[in-house]
Amino acid sequence: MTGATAPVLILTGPTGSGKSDWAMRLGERWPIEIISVDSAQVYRGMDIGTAKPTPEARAAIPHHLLDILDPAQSYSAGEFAQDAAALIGQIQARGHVPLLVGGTMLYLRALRRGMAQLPRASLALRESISAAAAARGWPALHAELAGLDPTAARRIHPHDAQRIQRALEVCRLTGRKLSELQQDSPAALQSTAPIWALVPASRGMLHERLATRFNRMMAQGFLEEVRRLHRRGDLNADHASMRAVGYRQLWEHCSGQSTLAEAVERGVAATRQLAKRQLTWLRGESSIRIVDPQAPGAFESWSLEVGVALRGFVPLSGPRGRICPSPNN
RNA sequence: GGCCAGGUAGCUCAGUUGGUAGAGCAGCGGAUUGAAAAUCCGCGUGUCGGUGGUUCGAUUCCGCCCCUGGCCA
Repeated sequence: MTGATAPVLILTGPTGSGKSDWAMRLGERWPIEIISVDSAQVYRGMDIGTAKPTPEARAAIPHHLLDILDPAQSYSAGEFAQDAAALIGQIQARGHVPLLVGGTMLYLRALRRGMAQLPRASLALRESISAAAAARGWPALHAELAGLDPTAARRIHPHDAQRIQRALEVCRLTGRKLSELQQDSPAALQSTAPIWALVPASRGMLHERLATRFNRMMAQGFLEEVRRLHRRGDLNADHASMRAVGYRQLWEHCSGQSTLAEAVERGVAATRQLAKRQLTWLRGESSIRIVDPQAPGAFESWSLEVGVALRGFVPLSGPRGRICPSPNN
């Protein structure tokens, strides 16, 4: 079995549930490489507020898809699925274990269930659609979409600007219906990769941890990090990067729209709301193993499950040249 | 101590010419196919400070008490 291709492991969960810690601890036992599944950690210069793994962690274990974009750029679920699939192959070819870690659920779905072959976003087209919406209102554009693609229009609420815009964009770029194109969504990840989700048993305790963590970020210089981005002058509140939780609220404060105390309070609330949406997403996913990270011995039993999943995989060598233990030891 | 203004949802407040009340935010539930830490949908969760009185009926009117803020002593 020596040299057998390692299975892909996935660890997800709401923000602040401890995914990164667990991944690092697993890295002490297996030759893993981490693929970040995080739509905010892709941006350079956004370290504190995204709780990006530290340089020390990144020196100890290879991390991928961090710092790949400038905050003025934007990423997408489709690009993620492609990038992650390519990285998985490379990591396996090195004899290492790809571990996907992160809470951007759409990215995970794109990888596991596939994405349709759709055109990329067109800035020019989006601007013209936005201009039309400003003049006539989104419900009018929704009505227009209903003429082009009734199925998509039925699924999209007349107030959901973002989805109406995308659907119109795809219809105009391809001349075909978005709902038809979406029928064909080949999965990028063929294997039925085991997927674990860290879900704290107590929502209240998660909320407490999120507040504590936000305050710690503030103490670590989160505001200064946002000020630096604000001072660049080429970023604005509409950039995807500046809509990220915490960044959006501190950006508003930097623009004089709120006091610091208000910004922090709103930032903490936005973090709670993010965690809630992530939990909603997880509830709807099938074949996910839910793990309470607070339960006694939780990490150890997860580690055992990982051992089972890696049964038959014998690493050529550890990430730093050492031989990793087999799961039976 | 006196005068004034307040005490209504977790928070900030609106309101009821007397028929047990509603907004925003927070919270909860849901959707989710190239912006997803985004975007959108649904849900009001309440001894109306306490206590007596008037009344068929008081959160609303009256008395007393408690609390908060301001002004005067």
